[in-house]
Order: sequence, then structure tokens, then C-alpha cells
Amino acid sequence: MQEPSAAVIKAWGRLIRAERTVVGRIEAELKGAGFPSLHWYDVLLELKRGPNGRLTPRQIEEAVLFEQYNLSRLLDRMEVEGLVRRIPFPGDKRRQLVEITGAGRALQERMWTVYGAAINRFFGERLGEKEAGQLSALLLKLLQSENT
Amino acid sequence: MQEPSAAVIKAWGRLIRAERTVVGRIEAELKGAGFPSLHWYDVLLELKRGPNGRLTPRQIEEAVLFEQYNLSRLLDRMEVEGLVRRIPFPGDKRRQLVEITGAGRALQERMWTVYGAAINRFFGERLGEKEAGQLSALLLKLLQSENT
DNA sequence: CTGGTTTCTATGCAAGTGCATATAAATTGA
DNA sequence: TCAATTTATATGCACTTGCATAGAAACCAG
Repeated sequence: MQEPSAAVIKAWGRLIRAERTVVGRIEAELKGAGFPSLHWYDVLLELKRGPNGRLTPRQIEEAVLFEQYNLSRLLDRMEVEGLVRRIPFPGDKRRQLVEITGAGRALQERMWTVYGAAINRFFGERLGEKEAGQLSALLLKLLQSENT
Repeated sequence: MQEPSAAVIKAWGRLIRAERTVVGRIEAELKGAGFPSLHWYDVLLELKRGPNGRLTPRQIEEAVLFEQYNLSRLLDRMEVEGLVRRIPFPGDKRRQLVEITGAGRALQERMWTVYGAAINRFFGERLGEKEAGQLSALLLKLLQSENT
């Protein structure tokens, strides 16, 4: 086996820990304000950005890196809450379009006031513009698709 | 609300995405090799490092950032598999010591051959030593404890 | 066309997680 | 010393996630 170097192991550990820590803090803020989890927010935001506030489940999955079955049930719950609506996909009866509702847009906006502030507090304030840019660049390298 | 800057939002998004992506890839490797999840590994590794391969649940929690109730049940499962053993804590009957077994040590080592290789493949190979160091330094800033 | 394959979404069941709370022991403070 | 509080771990119950697979429509090869 090719042992990872100490520097690599350390960075890997920190990535896990930092993500867990910051996500934990931010989720706690959202919950404290009576809002649902980041997953809900992610879906709402993606939909809002989509054409006419609509995307297929597949597109959402890809955008937010959810499992298919997982998203399917998340959409169930969001639909029950009136945040999204499933409508037929023209020309392909297998697919569907998920459309954000007015209530969904409103929730996304209200959540953002808390979420954005939390990002600042737990993330932005600790980095500064230049460092944020460096971090983005480094993390991007991890996202490159596999090319065995 | 203090809007986070574009650079901060981007870095935040990448942190989530990179973590999810790399963890996903590595978990898939482990599962493919017939091993349990990273959580199990984390606990085994912490225990192995502890004095005589022993730690209290509290210490493990703090090390791996698990919820108390969550760890309690994870230890149940690991104990059933013979990977750890719960023993009394001398002088305090509330506490306990969790001790890694021979089977636990063996599993940790076998997992490392797959895990270490995966860290290299999905993480180390994409960064290089210097960048790994930079990434560590940046992520450390996110881990500082809250100081309102 | 048509039978086999692929794509898209949903779902039964098992496993894991979160929340609230229980249980028990130690500590604190009057 | 002993009642109240705090600390450490476990657990009932609901909710969420993972796994495997179903069901249905579209696509593809001959």
C-alpha cells in the first residue's frame, strides 16, 4: 500500500472535522430559529435557480449530491409542506418536474437571513477574502471527476 | 443581515461538496472491500491510540464528534462484533472504559490498507505536500472554538 | 415493429439517527 | 449529611437513510 504522507492525512482529517463542525454549528442555528435542515434549503435554492423554478429530480440530485431514493422521499415531505409541487414532464412520462411554490420561495428567503448570517459567523469571519479564494481553489481539486 | 461575500459563499459550497464527494468515494471503496463505515474505523483508531487501547465514551465522542446516544449504540454494535469491550471505570461507576480487542485492532489494520490507499487516490494525489499543508492551515481556522 | 435494455421514480424493509428522557452515580452546597 | 444538581450512559419512539427492487416508460438493435 502507498501510505499517505503525514501532511495528507492531517489535511484529510481536518477536512472531515471542519466540515462536521461548521455544518453542525450552522444546522444548530437553523434549528434554533425553527427552520428545517440544510437539505431542504439546498433543494429550494436549486429549484429557485432553475428555469421557472423547475428542475427534474435527477437535476436536483446531481446539484446537491443526494441519493435518488433519498431525494424522492425528501420531496414527498416538502410537497406535504406545500414547498414544492410535482408536475408532469412534457414528452416523457417517466420524468417529472419539481416546481418551487410561493411558500417554498418565501421559506428559502427567510432561511437565508439566518443561514447567510451563520455562514458569515462560523465561516466567513474566520477566513477573509483571499483565504476564501485559496480554500476554494484547493477544494476544487478534490472535486475533479475520477480519471483512473 | 450581513451578506456573505461571493468568495465566502463559494468556498463554503465547495467545502460541503468536496467533503461529501470524497467521503462518498472513500466509503464506497470500504464497502466494496466488505468493510464497515468510516465511523467504525474512527472509533477503532481512537481506541488504539488511547492508553492500553482504552478510552471512555466521552473521550471518543470528543475525538470523533459523535453524539452521545449515537456513540452508545455504535459501541453496542461493535461490541456484538467483538471489536470492543466495555469494562468498568475504576473509582466511578457512572463511567466505563471501552477497550479495543485483538479483533478490533486487526480490523483497523486491514481497513487501513484500503482506507489509506483511498485517501491517497481521492485526496493525496490531487494535492501534493505543499497544498495539503495550505489546506490544513485554512481548515484549522474553521475549527477554532467559538468566541462570540 | 418487438423483445431486451436502460432510464426514471417510488417503496418495503432493515438499519441508523435525533430527541427526549430514564437510570444511576457522583458532586455540590447549605 | 442529605437534598438538589450535575455528569455519564442507555433507551423508547419517531423520523431518516440505505439497500434492494419494483413499476413504468423510453430507447435501441435487429
